Amino acid sequence: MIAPESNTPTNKTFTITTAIDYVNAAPHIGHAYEKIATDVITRYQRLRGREAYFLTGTDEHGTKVQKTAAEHGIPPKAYTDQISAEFKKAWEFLNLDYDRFIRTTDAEHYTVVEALWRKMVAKGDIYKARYTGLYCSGCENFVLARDLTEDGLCPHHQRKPDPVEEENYFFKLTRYKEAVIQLIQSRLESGNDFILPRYRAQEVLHLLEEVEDISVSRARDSVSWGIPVPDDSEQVIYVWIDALSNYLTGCGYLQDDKLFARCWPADVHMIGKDILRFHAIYWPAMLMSVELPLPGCVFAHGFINLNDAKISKSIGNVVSPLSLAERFELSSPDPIRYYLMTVTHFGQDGNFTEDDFKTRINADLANNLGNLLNRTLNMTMKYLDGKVPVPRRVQRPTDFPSFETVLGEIESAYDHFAFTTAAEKILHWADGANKLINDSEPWNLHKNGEHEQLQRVLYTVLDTLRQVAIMLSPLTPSLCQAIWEQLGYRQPLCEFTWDDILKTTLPEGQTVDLQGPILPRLESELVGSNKKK
RNA sequence: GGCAUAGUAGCUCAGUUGGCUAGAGCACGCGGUUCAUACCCGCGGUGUCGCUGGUUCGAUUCCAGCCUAUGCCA
Repeated sequence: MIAPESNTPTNKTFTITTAIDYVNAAPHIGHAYEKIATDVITRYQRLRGREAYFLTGTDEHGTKVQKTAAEHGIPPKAYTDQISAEFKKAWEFLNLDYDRFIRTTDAEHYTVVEALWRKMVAKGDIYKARYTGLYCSGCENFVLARDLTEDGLCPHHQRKPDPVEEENYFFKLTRYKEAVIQLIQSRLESGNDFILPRYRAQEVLHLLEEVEDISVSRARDSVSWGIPVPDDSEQVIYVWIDALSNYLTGCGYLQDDKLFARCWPADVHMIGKDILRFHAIYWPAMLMSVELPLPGCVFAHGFINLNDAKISKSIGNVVSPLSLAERFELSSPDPIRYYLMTVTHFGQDGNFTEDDFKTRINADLANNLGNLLNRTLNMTMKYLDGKVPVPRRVQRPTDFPSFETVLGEIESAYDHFAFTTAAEKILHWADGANKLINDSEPWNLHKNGEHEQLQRVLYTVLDTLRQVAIMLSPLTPSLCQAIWEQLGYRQPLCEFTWDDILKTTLPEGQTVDLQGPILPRLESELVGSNKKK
């Protein structure tokens, strides 16, 4: 995977956005996956001392919402209020530290969309044309005759599309085709990729060859739930302009000039691989049309499957973050965060299974890290009266990797959104402390009165835990805060920075605060039955 | 149908420009330890590297075709 080289001066706020979720369904772990990744990146940037702006939200217009609301017998806005609130609640549980939650039904978004529309019109990029086609109400889109089944049915919904003749407004996408190709290619050549992961750029360049102007409005008769086309009450603005422009509204465009100057352009648009086309082609073209700066990159991540099946309502395997937490009696979202971010190398598809979830969380977080903290603090209590000893480290074998080297690798992993690699290296570093304990046997040092060596060993392990808590905190903030408190800190972990990893040490004499396991092992009937045999 | 990505140990996944006896974690087996969340440490085996061909002194790594999964084109 190629790094999104920072293409903006570092005094600019680091801005990262997520896709805005369509409120047709409740949030599930697939939605959560992308948001957690964005949160991890945001937290990492802040830890590195950079100001960051994290934008997320919900997409609320369109036929499906209109219909679903009608089925519930309530107005669309009342319906989207409900679902949108569910998303917020889920994100709150997941500890997502976003700065703005935008809804496409926000009043200021209407202002922005109307203004963008008028700018495009003034630029000569919007024109009206008659469109005839076959419309599939399941797809909510026009389908081509050649794509239908032999019986003339939509292959996705097995239903007959309706012939529709409509006057719509079109956006002159073709006018920006060459510029977008140029953008993608020149960025590829310079190594400052616009599309990540890099291999996806090929896909987009291929799509661009056959690009046509896009329809950007719908007749009000067919879709009433949306933003009206300025000066034409018979037409409603269709999803592209409505949804994509949330990034501008969310960054304060036309409302908060200072915020906008600081936050725009976005450094990263985090999206799923399914909507890459819109972000990599339509979006830059629209920005070119309204003459606004282009974003740093678009990162298209893969999908999370559930027990090898894709998450879908029809399969019925939708799992919400909250229900998962309930099932495993989680007191914090960190196991979910950690597992989702390390289940696969970020960018590719991953597979979530409950068995694997339990195993990995127990192995990595409970056994390896949690138990390390617990055993170390216990010894500190018993042998050192609970006080952090003199900062003197144990001499490690020469073949033991230097921490500076390891730290550099971890930074690089975070910089490249390689969360799996980052976690692996951090946990491995913690593992080294477990090994040090086993090898040096502090209980024997204590028995034999080798006090100085005992202090060295325990200090080394305690300070390793301090380092690990900082390094792992973007992934598992609550868990790391718990470690931090047990190490005896009163000042919260979030007030420390990445630089503190090397520049500071655990204060001598600080009293540790042993409170028992930071994360109980996840148990279940399945695990129990395995144990029996 | 077209474009793209993936298919490596029982499971989840690494393998940066083709080259020493293909790796990690988990699971499993044996040994050690007792400070600790039945935890930690050490040792151990397994792979037709999706299939079939091709290029090459040599391919998991390159090329072609095919199969399967996924995304887009829809």
